[in-house]
Amino acid sequence: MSQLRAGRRPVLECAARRLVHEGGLAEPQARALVESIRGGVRYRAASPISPTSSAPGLVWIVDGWCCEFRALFDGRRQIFSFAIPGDMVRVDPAADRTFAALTAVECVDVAQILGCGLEPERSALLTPLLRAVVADGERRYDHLSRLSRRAAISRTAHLLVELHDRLDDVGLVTGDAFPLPLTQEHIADALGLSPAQVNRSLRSLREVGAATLRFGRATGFDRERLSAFAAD
Amino acid sequence: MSQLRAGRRPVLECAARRLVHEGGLAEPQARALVESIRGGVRYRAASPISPTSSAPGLVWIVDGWCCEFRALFDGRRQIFSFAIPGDMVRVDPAADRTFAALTAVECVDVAQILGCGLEPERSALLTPLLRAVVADGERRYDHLSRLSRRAAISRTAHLLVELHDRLDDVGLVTGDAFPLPLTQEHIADALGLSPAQVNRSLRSLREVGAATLRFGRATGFDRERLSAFAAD
DNA sequence: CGGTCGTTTGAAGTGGTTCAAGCCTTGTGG
DNA sequence: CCACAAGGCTTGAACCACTTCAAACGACCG
Repeated sequence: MSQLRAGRRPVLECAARRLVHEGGLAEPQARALVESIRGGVRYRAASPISPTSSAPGLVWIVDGWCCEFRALFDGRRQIFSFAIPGDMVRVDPAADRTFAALTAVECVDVAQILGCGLEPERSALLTPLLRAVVADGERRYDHLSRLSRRAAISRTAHLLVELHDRLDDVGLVTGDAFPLPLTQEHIADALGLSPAQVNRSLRSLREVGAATLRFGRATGFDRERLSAFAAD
Repeated sequence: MSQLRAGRRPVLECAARRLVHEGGLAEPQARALVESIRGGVRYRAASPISPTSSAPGLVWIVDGWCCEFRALFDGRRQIFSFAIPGDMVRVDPAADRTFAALTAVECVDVAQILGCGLEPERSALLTPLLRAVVADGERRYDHLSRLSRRAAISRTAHLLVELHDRLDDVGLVTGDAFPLPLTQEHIADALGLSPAQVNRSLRSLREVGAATLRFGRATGFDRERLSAFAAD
């Protein structure tokens, strides 16, 4: 509880930062908009995220992390993407994919906000929305080339760099550290590796001082060094 | 030359079929529309496809096959998708991706057709266009789960089933056979496998009578049997 | 303070890669 | 019409990265 409250302040800045950077909104207005949509739908960790209707919808994740995955034949799953605080994602209940909360998640239905009609807020939302959808599509290509014909350590480093950069965009990187509430199994499911191999890759990266993942945080993050591993 | 002329008839039906099935156009009108856009841009095999402007554009492939890929560090490449006759694809020159012709290709800029303004044709194009873009996005997810944590033979079978079904949609499947102008290296680059392993997978599939790839055609195609391999 | 979940590590097995050689098919020029 | 070259297909043998399984450890939560 107190943890939730303590996390509130910077979290607000996450969603608001999108509006400022990509929507062209002034900071106080962005804050106000985000304040006004407070009290969106809440999900607890590990529960599936579904839109209000059965039609495809757009969800703005005000706080928390999600992952988008498909359950496979043998009980395994393929994680397609991770969503971080401030992200907007397309949720399609008809598709053979699921969004699930990795942490406690607070989100709102974008269609509802747009329907409310206040004009400056509408247009401030549309640009980030469009960018989010496009960037999301682009990341799918990156993820594809990440999975294919790359060594385990290269995949791991590449994913870490992507997450770092995205978190940096919304102000969640402080110095050489950032939150990373993923288990090694999540990373394994995203990268198509066994958890054991993810562990070994992370150990290698830790030993050369590229990054350390522990307790849901990345520390000692050396972007340049990681990029070198990712490039190979 | 005579080969091109001989291939003209069924090829026209490919593009027109899209308009009939997805655009709700009557057959003669669909034929007329496709006739009217004849003489689009032509590319020879192995040349890159680029839109007329430097902005992202939509290209309608009237005839021929393409692949969308990214060149990798070591000279290898990752193929993201194959485009078949009648497909509409988004081409973005700014993105780190290339469309290349696999065969001789004839295509038109969709924006130009839409700009011409004839209303019944406009709306007949818009629905297939929208569907193509959505379906294309969906296939990226399939491709992702195809690459990850699957045996070589499963990936191969899965790709063959996808191509079969798409070709069937545009009437290019005749009985248990269809054209497949891909080298084993193309398949390898798409599936993240070595050409040798693709060859072994294809041999296995051939030996059990699931499909035979030879001379740019698939024959003896047993969709059910292949799906069984793909599912695993 | 015990149970649960995540991490860490070793050892054995395996599926795929790599490399290299031979073959087949197709296209080209004499 | 044949000969040759080029590109793609096929296959074997050695190697290696990753998987699988199992066991121990550590952190967190009631």
